[in-house]
Order: sequence, then C-alpha cells, then structure tokens
Amino acid sequence: MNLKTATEIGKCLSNQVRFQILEWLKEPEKNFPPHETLKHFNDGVCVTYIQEKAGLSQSTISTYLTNMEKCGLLISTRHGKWSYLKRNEETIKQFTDFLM
Amino acid sequence: MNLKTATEIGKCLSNQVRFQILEWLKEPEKNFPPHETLKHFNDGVCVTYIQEKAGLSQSTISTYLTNMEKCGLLISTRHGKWSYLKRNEETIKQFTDFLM
DNA sequence: TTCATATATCGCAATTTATAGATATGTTTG
DNA sequence: CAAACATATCTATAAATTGCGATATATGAA
Repeated sequence: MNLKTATEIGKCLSNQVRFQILEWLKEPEKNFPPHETLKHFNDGVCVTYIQEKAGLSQSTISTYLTNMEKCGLLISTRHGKWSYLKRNEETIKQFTDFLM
Repeated sequence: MNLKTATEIGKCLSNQVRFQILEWLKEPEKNFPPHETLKHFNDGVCVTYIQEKAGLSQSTISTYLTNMEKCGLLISTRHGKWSYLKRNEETIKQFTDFLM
C-alpha cells in the first residue's frame, strides 16, 4: 500500500453512504434479501439490492461501486446480467496496516 | 466508533497531505528536526515543523490539523506558544476495527 | 505595555465531489 | 432479431473542499 492508493481509499471512506455499503457487505445475508437466481452470497450482493437499500439513484450507486472497486475496496464479479460486489478484505487489511 | 465519526476520519484521510502528516507522525524524530526548547517528542511535533515539511500555507495546515484533532486522529498539547501534535493511536485503532 | 512569534480563524476564488436524469452498453429471453 | 432488464457512462448543476492571504488571538520576551 502506498500513499496515493491509501488516499484514494480515504476518498471512498469520506462519504457516509459508501462507508455504509462497506459495513453492510460485512454480513450480506443479514443486510440484503436472498438472491433469486444465485442461491448464495459467495460473490457478494448485486448492484440493484445495494442501490435500493442505499436509496440513491442507480447512476450514483453504480459510480460509487465502480470507484470502490477501482481503488481495491470491492471485488466485482459478473454472473449473467448481474454484477455482484463483495469486500476485498486483502486491500482493507493493507490499508489498515498502512495507517497503523 | 460509529458511522458518522468514521466518515469524518475518512474525510481527513481523503487528502494526500493530511494522510502524509499522519504517516510522518509515526516517527517524529526521523521525520522532523529536534525541538529547540522541548528536548523530546513525547507530545509530537509543533505546527510550524509540520507546515514547513508539508509545504502548504500556515493557515491551510492549521486548519488541517484542527480538523484532524476534532475527529480524534490527533492529540494536541500546548507548551507555551507552541502546539504539539501527535497521533491518537486509540482512535486510529477504533477506526480500523470498525472498518474490518 | 509593546513587540515578536506561533497558531487560529475568516473570507474568498478555484477546484472537486455529489447526485440525478438521460443515454449507452451488455445480457437474457421470447 | 426485438424486448426487457441490469449496469455503466455521459452531461449538467448544486454543494463541498482546497488552499491562500488577511486578520485575529495567544503567549513569552523586552
């Protein structure tokens, strides 16, 4: 982890909704409805569920999630027409190690 | 640690200079000149040293440091006309625990 | 008390971010 | 292929942040 990447992560964490999403994704099955097609949360939660729960527009949430993925906070996996997002614990660990 | 406080900390970490200051303060004796009056770094580093090293204006750095103290990232101690700043490891730990 | 130094606060212009609607792209299904 | 749906990107505007100079406040020294 370097200063530039860490600051990019800091930018993601500077917004309450984005930070909240990261918290929700700690326990997907507790915070989101079960997936209808996919029967598990192995790859996280789809954009629509996150968007509905956050209550912001689809475009806003999509941008948030894209940025969070770019700086390594999230991992995105496509299954058909859905994108599933989960926390990238490795990057989060590197970030906290860098900070402490 | 709650979401609001964590996001305030995130805001501090969203700027490269502020993040850098936090990194410098990990090892004050390595990153700053020795104090002339105070002979130790027990309370951290004075505003002027941080300002000179960061290369931004006095007012900007003062505001940065004030904000970083308000959200608990730094601890400020007055000794005469100088303010000394050091990392608040307790808050930093709470923040990383909250994130992980 | 007056001066010099250290830090804090105010007011402002420039830049960046937040957020939405419109539109584009990608994917499945009929 | 066309329709329907999920997600991504583009464009625009309001709001927040950046960073500075000017000014105010606090402290120690003369």
